[in-house]
Amino acid sequence: MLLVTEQPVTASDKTFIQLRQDIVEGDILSGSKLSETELATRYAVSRAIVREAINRLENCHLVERKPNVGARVVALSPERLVSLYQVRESLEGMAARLAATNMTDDEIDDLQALLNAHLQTVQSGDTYYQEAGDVDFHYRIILGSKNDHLISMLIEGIYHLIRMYRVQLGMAGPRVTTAFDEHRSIARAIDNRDGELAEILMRRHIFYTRNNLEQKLLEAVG
Amino acid sequence: MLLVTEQPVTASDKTFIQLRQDIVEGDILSGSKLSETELATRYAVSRAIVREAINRLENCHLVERKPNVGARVVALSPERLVSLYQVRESLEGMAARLAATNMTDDEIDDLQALLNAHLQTVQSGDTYYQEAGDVDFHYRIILGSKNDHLISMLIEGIYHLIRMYRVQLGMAGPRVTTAFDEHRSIARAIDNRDGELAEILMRRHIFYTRNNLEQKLLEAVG
DNA sequence: AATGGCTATATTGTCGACAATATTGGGAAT
DNA sequence: ATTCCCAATATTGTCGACAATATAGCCATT
Repeated sequence: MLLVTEQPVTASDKTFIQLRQDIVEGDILSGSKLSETELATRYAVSRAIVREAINRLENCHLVERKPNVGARVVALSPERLVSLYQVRESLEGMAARLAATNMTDDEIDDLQALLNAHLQTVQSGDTYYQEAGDVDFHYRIILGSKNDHLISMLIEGIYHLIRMYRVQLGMAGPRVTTAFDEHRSIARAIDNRDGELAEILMRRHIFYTRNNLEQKLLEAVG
Repeated sequence: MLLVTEQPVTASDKTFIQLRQDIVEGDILSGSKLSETELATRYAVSRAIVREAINRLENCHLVERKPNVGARVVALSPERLVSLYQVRESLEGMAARLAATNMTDDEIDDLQALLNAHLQTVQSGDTYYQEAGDVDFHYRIILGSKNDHLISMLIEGIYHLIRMYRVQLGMAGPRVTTAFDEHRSIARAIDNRDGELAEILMRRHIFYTRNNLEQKLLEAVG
């Protein structure tokens, strides 16, 4: 169940993906400065490569760059979380609606099978499930929309920033099983080809997730 | 009433903006290949600058790049138009809803004043009005949403691709005055702080615009 | 002691050259 | 005549060096 969609070919690709992972997973702290020379030595590539990677990360909203000054990893804040999740709610809600129309029967079967696999993982108590699993569920529905611009804006645009909030704030406790049930409901609506319901359920699901993360963020920062 | 929001500071900025304009306005044909060396001589900068500009254009969805092969200007097609406008409808509908809540009274007054100015232009028969005017109306509502991620995705993301369709397909005839009336209705809903209605009207407005462009595109290409 | 300006330093922006990869064209074999 | 392979060419990818800009620290002045 691996995501093999992005295959790095150039050195810039590899550095971009590596740097992105280091930021998302907190190896490079949120809010810290990104020195081009430092990263160049760290990843053993030239500064040009690092610059290109940073430019790409800017489009993912993972870093902010100021001309002649440099780039910083974005800071995680409640305001930004709300702003991000408002957009996410709108776009993924739309994706769910479109997926109910545009996914093939086979793709829907695969989606159900995926959820069955997730159920196993949830029951086994492996909390790490949420990390790749939830993402993968949303990932498939996004692709199922079959709308190229929507897919691009979500996957290449804000996907990893969303991951960054989840990974750094953690996602455990009762929310895991609740979220799983919500996924079930969404999949059922899609299976019934009920786009309207799928959109409503997806929006609601994302809204709940936002509240959960917002609370964790307020606890963490104060 | 000029948009002075983006101030180029580096050579890369200037080249990016210039190249973007040349693509949007059709000086560089849709679908054509972008040679780095050719553009470097054309704009009298180094290849590194051109590369950075092309990378940025990729995020605007104005060019598509293949590793080790090169970049091409995107092709305009009915399918892509539909895909783009589905996303636009969702995002700008949301922007209108948020603007009804988040714009200040002064900003709303300015918006009304802008429409009055547009009315003058429409009545004087200057069809070029639609170009900057319509854009500016939408631009203000997007900013009025006060949602940073939404603003970024629309203005830096798909704004210029939308412009490209409009500029290259032209926008004249009865649609101009109809669109103006629709703008009036949206502004009125925002003035009444009726976000729900503003969203519905904005979505409808964008849907009509899409149909208009789609028809022109089918006429043009066959 | 505080502030303002200047110099030294570090960092980013830009460039031209070289390396690696794709494309094109011609020649040979079937 | 067609197809396959190989060499020649052109284009993109990568690098290190230099230029321009911002930052930090020190000294002089008040």
